[in-house]
Amino acid sequence: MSRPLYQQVKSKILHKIASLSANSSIPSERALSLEFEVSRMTVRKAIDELVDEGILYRDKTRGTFVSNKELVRKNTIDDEKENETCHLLYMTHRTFEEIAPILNVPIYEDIMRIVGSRQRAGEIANIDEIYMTSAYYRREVEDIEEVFELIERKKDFRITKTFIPMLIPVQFVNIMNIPMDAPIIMVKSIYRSFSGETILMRKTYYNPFVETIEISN
Amino acid sequence: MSRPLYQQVKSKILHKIASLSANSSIPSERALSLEFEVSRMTVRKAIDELVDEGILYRDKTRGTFVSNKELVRKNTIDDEKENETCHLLYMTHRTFEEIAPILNVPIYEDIMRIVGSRQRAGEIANIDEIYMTSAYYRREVEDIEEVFELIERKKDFRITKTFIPMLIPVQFVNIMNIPMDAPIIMVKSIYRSFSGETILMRKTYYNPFVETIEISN
DNA sequence: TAGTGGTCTAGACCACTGG
DNA sequence: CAGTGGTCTAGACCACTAA
Repeated sequence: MSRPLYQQVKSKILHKIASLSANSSIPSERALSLEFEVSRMTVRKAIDELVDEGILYRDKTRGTFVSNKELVRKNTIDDEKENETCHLLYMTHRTFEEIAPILNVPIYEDIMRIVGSRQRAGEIANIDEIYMTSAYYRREVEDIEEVFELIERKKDFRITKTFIPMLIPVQFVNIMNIPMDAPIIMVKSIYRSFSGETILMRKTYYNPFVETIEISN
Repeated sequence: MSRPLYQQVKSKILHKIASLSANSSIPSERALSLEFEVSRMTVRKAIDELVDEGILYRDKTRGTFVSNKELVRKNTIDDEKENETCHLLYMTHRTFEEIAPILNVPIYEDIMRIVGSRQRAGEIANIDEIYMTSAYYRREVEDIEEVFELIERKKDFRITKTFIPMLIPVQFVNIMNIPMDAPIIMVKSIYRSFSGETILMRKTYYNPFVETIEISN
């Protein structure tokens, strides 16, 4: 099968509402199912996803409406950013006693540490510190580029994020170019497969002067 | 109609898997639809939600499995907490020039400010600062209790959260009982109706020694 | 080859709302 | 009363995988 029908319907609806203003109503599910010549359940599945993304909202008895664009669901931690370039700062591998228990390996096991930065408009938006076992790296990864792709494949993992307030670590003061005692947020992410195997640990240090963490439902 | 069938099926599945260990497979959708005497689509809708909640996961060709309980989707900002008590610290109403534009009202409009704390095991987990127009308060709210209920009705609003790192505000140092220069996270939430009307603004100051913000997908 | 989840159809009845 | 979204059914075919 090619692209699922409901995905095509989703695109058609998106195209249809592109010029509509906020809170205007869209045709009913039955009308759309006639127009697109698909069953009502297929239209529903398409609309379900658009509602989930915050692009549409429903009213049980009145119909379906276009959301205000400002209200479209946001998630600046997970969304890919445009105008953003990744840079590898350095990488090394050795034992890390503090990290090993998190990755569920013995403390004498070799662990890879990869540090990179993300820049936007010439400024450092955040610094990423990635830890994974050298064994996993050798087995699953071809090169560094693939690690950066790996951490963006959000749907393939169960990712737990912990938000930790701290003062900027001294070793990052110069790189980020922000004051020494600036409070920042560090997000610690643990990537696990759905069956529970820990894949990697990641610490992201956000530059509050460049990037704001924003989430909506 | 009483409780939707798929919700009942969801409960039955939850009951069924309660004693299963992580990664054990559950019966196929077809088998469950026979067992519960409902259509396969109804079973699917139930499983869809359980997958969405992180309780189950699917493998396209192998079946559906029980997640490791540690991997169940978490969201400590949105989830109601047990063992938590709310306390009103103080409330007042007057004009707030900085807040008025956020609530989309003229700067001379009367705004309500409600400050409360949440305690867990005798310690202050966070402090909540809530701003809403006095007009809205008089029109929609009976008493303070209802405000605290309002901010927990997450599904009724489009809520945008911004995570801001800061040093703990001096006026909260004593209340929270944490050091003066402690870095903390303040979460600024804006509640809007789905049609775009701004309902309220809320600032939550998290005590990092009591409560950790944790989110998973 | 048998069984899985993913998609899709063409109907149906419900509760609720607005004119 | 007509129209809406919400739920539900009993089928169907697909791609893929494990035996």
